[in-house]
Amino acid sequence: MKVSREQMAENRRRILEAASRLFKDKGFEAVSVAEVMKAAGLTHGGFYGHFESKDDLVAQALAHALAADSLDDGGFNDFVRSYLAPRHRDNPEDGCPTAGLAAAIRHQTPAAKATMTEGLRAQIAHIEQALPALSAADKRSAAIGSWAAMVGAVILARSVDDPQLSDEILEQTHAWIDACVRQI
Amino acid sequence: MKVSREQMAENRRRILEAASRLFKDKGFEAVSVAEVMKAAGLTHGGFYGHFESKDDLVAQALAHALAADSLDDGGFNDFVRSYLAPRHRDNPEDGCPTAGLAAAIRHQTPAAKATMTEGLRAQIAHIEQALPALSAADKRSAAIGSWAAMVGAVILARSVDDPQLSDEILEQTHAWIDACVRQI
DNA sequence: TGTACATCAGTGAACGCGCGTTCACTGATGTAC
DNA sequence: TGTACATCAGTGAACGCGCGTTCACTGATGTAC
Repeated sequence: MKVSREQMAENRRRILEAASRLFKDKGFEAVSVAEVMKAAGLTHGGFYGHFESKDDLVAQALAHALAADSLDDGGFNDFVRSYLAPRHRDNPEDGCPTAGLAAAIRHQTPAAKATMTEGLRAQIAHIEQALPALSAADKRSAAIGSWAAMVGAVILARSVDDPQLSDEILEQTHAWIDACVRQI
Repeated sequence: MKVSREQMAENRRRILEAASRLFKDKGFEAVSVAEVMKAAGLTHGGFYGHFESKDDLVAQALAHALAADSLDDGGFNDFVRSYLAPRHRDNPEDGCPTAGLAAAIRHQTPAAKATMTEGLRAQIAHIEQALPALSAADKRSAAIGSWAAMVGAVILARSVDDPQLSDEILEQTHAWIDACVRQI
C-alpha cells in the first residue's frame, strides 16, 4: 500500500529517530533492522525502500543523533552540570550520542566514522565558544580536555554496577573540571 | 585426544589471552567462540570444556585483561604520557581494557559488570597513589577526573578518522591534565 | 473536474548465512594392580 | 616397574535460531487525458 510523499518522508524520519534511540540504548549490533522498523510502526520488509543496508542506517542514524544533540546554549557550567547528571547517565536513549556510541564507531563503516568525526569537531567548537575568556590555546586545550573527561566519566559511570561509585565518578569529575577551568 | 592437566591449564590460559586481545580489538559481539578457539590453536568444540558459555568467557576474559593490565609503577606523569600516546591508541589489543571495553560492559551480564567495577576501583586507587602530594579529597577528585579524561580521550581519538584531530585530542588532553594537576 | 491506469511504499513469507551450542567419537593420560 | 583399562580433553559434524536481505504481491497515490 503506497503512501503519500509526505507520509513517506515522515516514515523515514520515524525510522531514523527510532534507530537513533535504540542504537544509543543498546548499541549498533544488538538492535535488529526488524526491531527498528517495529519501533517506527512499520514492518521490516519496507526497510530497503529507505536505506541501502543496515550499515547505511547506522551512518544516517548517527548523523541524525548528532544533529539533534542539543548542546543547548546555556553557559559552560550548566552544560557540565547537566551532562554529568545521573539523569543523563541513566537515560542513554535520550542522551549524548558521543557518550553512547563513540566507542562502537571503531567497528563501523568509513561513512559512520566520518560522521562521528564531524560531530566531534562541532562539539569541541561548541565547548570552546561556551568557555569563559581564556587565551585561544588554553581554550582549545580546556575544551578538548574537559570534553574527554565528560564523555569518559559518563561511559565509566554507566559501566559500573555500584550506584555509589557511579555517582562518585560523576561528582568528582564535575568537581575536577570546575577546579581546572576556574584555575587555568 | 585427552591432554595432560598442565596442558589443559595452559590451553585455558591461551583461550583467555586470545579472547582478551580479540575482544579489546574487535568488541565482544564481533568475536565468535570459534575465532577465539582458533586463535588459541584449538577447535571450537572443546570450548565448553573450559567455559559455561560465551558470556562466561566474556566475564573471565575481562577479569584476565584487567588483572594483566600493567598500570606499571612509574610516576603519574609517565603513566599519562604512555596512556595518551599514539602507540596506545593504535593498538587496542595490547592496550587498556577499560578504554577498549568499558562502553560495551553496559550490555553484558551482571558478572562482567561486577568485574569491571572492581577493575575500575583498582585503577582509581592506583592513580590516587601515583599522584603527587595533595589533600585526600583533592587526590580523589584528581584521580577520578584525570582517569575519566584519559579513558575518554583514547576512546574519542579512536573514533575519529582524521589523524590530525585524533593526535590533537591526545595531546590537548595531556596538556590539560598536566596543567590541572600542576595547579590544584 | 472526473476517470483510468501506471507507479511504487509498504507487507510478510522466504532465503542463506553465521552464530552459540551439542554430541558421538577419538585417543592420550594417568591410575589400579 | 610394567600392563590394562577407565577417564576425559579435544575433534568436527550437526543442531536450531535470529539475523540481514530479497521478492512477489497489494492497494493507495498521483498523473495523463
